[in-house]
Amino acid sequence: MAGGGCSIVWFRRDLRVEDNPALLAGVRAGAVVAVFIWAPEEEGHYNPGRVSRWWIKHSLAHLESSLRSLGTTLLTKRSADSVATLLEIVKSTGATQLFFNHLYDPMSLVRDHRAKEVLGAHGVAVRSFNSDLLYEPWDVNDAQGHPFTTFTAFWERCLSMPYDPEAPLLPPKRIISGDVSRCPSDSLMFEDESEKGSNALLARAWSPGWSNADKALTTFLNGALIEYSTNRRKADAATTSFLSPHLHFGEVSVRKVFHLVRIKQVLWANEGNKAGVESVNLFLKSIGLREYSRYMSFNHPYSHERPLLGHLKFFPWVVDEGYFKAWRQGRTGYPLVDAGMRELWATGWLHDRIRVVVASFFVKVLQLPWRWGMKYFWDTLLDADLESDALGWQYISGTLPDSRELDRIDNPQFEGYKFDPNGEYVRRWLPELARLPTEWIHHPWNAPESVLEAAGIELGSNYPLPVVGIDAAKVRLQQALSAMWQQEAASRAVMENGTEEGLGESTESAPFAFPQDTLMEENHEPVRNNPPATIRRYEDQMVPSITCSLVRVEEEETSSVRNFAEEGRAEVPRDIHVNQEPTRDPLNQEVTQNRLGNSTMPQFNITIALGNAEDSTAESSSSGNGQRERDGGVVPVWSPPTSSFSEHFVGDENGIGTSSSYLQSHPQSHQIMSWRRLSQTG
DNA sequence: TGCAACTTCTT
DNA sequence: AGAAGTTGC
Repeated sequence: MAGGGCSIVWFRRDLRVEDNPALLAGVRAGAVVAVFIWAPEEEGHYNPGRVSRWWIKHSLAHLESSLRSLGTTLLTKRSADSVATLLEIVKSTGATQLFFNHLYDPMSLVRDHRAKEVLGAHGVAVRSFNSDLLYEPWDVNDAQGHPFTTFTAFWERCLSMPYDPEAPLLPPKRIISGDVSRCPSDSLMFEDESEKGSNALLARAWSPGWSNADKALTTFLNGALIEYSTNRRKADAATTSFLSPHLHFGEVSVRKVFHLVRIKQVLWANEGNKAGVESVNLFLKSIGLREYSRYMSFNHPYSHERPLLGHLKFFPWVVDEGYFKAWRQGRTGYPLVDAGMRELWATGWLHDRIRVVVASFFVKVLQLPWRWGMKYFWDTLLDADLESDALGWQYISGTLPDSRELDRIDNPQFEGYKFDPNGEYVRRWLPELARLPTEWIHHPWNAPESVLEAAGIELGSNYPLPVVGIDAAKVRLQQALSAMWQQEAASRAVMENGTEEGLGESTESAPFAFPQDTLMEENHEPVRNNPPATIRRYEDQMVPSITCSLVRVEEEETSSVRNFAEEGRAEVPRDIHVNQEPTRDPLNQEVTQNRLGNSTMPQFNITIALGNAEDSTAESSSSGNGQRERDGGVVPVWSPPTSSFSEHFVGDENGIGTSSSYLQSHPQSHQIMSWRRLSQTG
């Protein structure tokens, strides 16, 4: 009623009408212009991959029809600059207010902050809301008011907050449409011709859209949830929630999930169903990991690009695109790893356990830079989620205070018998091994010649020998770690002399570095919280303060990325698409192979019949139990900025109290980048 | 019940 | 690796 102009409701990753505070605020204020802006270039490296775009396309169509039935439409815009586009919409519709829901990835933090500044300067009232989390990151702190640095402590705090998460909001009954007659929609392209064939198969297994998300939730609540704790360890088990892509795009609100799950928990607790209660706790923990990924992203906005534990930047990653390709194609010679990678390639999906297996193999055995793996997950996963992926890869890579042990290698052979004891999973995805007896299915290289022959397997020919032996990997890992500590100590010595800024020199000594690391850091100079004295609507999003212009960041970023590539330095390979079928590019194999890796890469025989991606997808989706999934939202991974990173190495007392024995044996490494003074933590 | 061998899990 | 829980005698 204030002002009379209509409001813009800016949809992003909250593609639902239920429990959507921004939408409801718009409806309360009067006429609404609902907007979706497609600006993938804003995301830099992390613009959505093929399967993600497929999902968005269908989810938007779904949202649009819901909005129509409520009385309005969805305005869609193609843009290279969301904020500029918002401003245009303001001008052509006469809107006086803008509402949106919070996001926590670094790009969004910067962009949304700018939106508030720019539109505010044009007299638009901007308000933003929490619709993605149980609790806002800045509301969850330890007794001293500092952010937590371990998941367990964080999650315990969340579960014992003095107030419950907000109850879910009902959808509006009716929406009065703003006047968009002078503001035409752009038609958005989410797939090109070459992608349509592969995309068509996704529809057999998945139904994007908020009401389908709702159905998936109900199905899970009434079905698999109760056995979640007992079934979750099988690679094949279709006992996960299948909610993660829905949650990623905000088709269902995590608060609704939380409340409904807790109702079940109370019910089962009253019945004395111990397993049911335990299942709920485990499932909620996976929701908690999703929360934590946003928490980390907010507190450490660079965690998708750099390790949170400083010493890891000295780890000598093996920069070998041949290894990388073998991993992507599922041709490492380790059946469990290969089966997982081929499933990912074919379906955009992977059980949580298998994600951990393939990621751990990537980091510990191949010792490839974790950001490559993360980028590949980003490009190929249907539920690709930057915050979760960053948290997961950092966890696997040992770069968080509560990570897995850095120096322990998980043996895919043993994990194979653990997660796939009968070899069914391997046989489904590796047809060339289908006739191998279970006894050898997870370590064919040990099988007697006669057995291999009977199974029609010729190692090194139609199935590869291990690309790296586990023992060799262990040795190489130890060497890498000593090298890392040496470098770290050297860098520390230099810094203590105060002769150099830590950052410039450390980047130099890291064999794998991303150009935008330095740029982002220098340009954003984020400060953790707004001054507490500032009067701020309670629901407003806090952002790391951004002091430099985003435009400059973008320019420098892209140009420097280009230079980097031209120099042939290591960076995340771009343009990885799922629909490049593995057998198609052996021709390129030698070409793209990195100079370092030639001698160690076994020759792959190109004649192997993999069955193409489309066939395997079709097979899996039609075969009843072919669907597998990961739980609700849960690929773990990383975080946002608090201060300039060059500060993070000063001071010796800011060690993180830690539960990691690995860190305890290297106390000098306890500083976490960007957690300055954490007196005590778990 | 006592105790050791065995397993499962670690964000 | 180490803790915590489970099984088996």
